[in-house]
Amino acid sequence: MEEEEKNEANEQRENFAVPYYEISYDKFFQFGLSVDCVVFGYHDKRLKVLLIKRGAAPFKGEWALPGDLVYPNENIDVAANRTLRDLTGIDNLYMEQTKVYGQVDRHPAGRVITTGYYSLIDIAKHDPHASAWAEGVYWIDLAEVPELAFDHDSILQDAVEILRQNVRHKPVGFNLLPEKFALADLQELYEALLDEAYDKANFRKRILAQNFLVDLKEMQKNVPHRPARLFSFDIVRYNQLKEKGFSFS
Amino acid sequence: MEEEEKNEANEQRENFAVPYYEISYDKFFQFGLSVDCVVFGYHDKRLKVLLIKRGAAPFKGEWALPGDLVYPNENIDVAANRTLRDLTGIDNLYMEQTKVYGQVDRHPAGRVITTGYYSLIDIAKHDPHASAWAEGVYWIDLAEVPELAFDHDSILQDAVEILRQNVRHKPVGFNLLPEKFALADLQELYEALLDEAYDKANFRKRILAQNFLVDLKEMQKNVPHRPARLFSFDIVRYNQLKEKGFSFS
DNA sequence: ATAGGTTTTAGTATAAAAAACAATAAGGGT
DNA sequence: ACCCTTATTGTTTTTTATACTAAAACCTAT
Repeated sequence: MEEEEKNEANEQRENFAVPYYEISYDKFFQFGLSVDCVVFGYHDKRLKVLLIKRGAAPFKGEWALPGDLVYPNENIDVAANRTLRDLTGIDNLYMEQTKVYGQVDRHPAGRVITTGYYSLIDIAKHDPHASAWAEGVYWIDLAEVPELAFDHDSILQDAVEILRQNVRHKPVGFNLLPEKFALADLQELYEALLDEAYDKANFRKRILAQNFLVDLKEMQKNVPHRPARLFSFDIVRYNQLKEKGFSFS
Repeated sequence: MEEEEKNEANEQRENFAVPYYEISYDKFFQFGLSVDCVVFGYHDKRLKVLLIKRGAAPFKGEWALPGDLVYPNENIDVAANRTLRDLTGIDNLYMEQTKVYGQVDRHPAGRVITTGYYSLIDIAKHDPHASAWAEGVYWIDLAEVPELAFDHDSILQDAVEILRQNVRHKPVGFNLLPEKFALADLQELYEALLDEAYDKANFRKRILAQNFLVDLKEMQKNVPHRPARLFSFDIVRYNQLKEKGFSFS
């Protein structure tokens, strides 16, 4: 008796002419999936984050991270990329997953789990424009971020922590700084990110020792003091270090 | 005319007596969600990982990571915990998210996205037993892992990388080593994890300087050489360092 | 055209940390 | 009692990080 029941169950599992979820797993396919993007920018020695004012319910009119539902036939990183392309016009922006947020009650409209992404862009280079689901989109100083919709507060906070963690072990700046920059620019970025001050001469030595900068043999122009040498990133070495990691500070 | 249509759309979005997904977002709620766990163990100076032989289709009979579908009313980390409790009998095992895997075609039965978790346990302490969905469960030497079902190969690989990354910046060993251990044991663990050899005397100094070990004032017994001092982890300091991070190697 | 202000850049001296190595200690085994 | 093995402490050497000094290079104002 018991044996027969067991066999039946096994047979059912093996019978794959019909996908197994149609037999008994229907209820498991009711999740919604979204992506939420934390886009960091850097301007005027301040770290900024791209926020939208929601143009649709739920949380209409409130501040939130840009994000969108993933289509059933869409890869998740494609969805993240699409979300940011709609917002910034930039394709193939560098993005990295942060965490998954899967609390049952995190979305008022049903069971939606979301994946956080973070991204770094040069504010000067791109002017984001509101897209379908947003009333407006703004660069907000990280220190002045208001309360956000959903669980976006913690998504943002986690992203900030991960970014800060990364700064200490990987090169940073490629997407945040203009093509050509002086060492002082890079140092100011590091100081903004880590909220610490460094000795100028020693910062220079530490960074140059890592070898991910290319000396452009060019100088700043029209500065009221000795012009600084300009550098750009050696993208090969930069990505190497991103893999391998190092220790800064 | 156009204006009217727009208003209608807005009204519909605002009309929240009925959740908006019932109006138009049905198709977005068709995702399955699962968790997959990479459980590392340590025995005999080798790093091991817990694998199952699948007892149910798809991929029946093949090797895979232990994992399960998340219930619609279940928090995602609860699901990860449940999966491992079923397998190991241990509740509240330390677990950490690795990444989300959201490729459209990663699961043959439909759109299932999965979240990777990794976990560390002391093999000697627990004897895992096969649960409902597994024919068997085994500790496999990391160097001898066979090809895995689904995209579990990359889930495992990512977890290994994240673990190795973590070793360099956070204390490791609490869940992997027995209650009392000698410094040489900890060193062997580090060497197994990072596949590098360290000087004994200097390893000792580096680790003790971090202050996360408690000297138990006890010695090894019945070893055919000078007995080593036994230590345990100072869990408060250990967790502090896990937050703060440090730099090893 | 020259002196002063400002920041960059090279360099050097000092301190701290890491690595290499040597020596001694403490068990068991024979 | 002596040998073998590993633990532990200590010392030396090397490397790396930090603090500080001074010269260089541009602009501006006199």
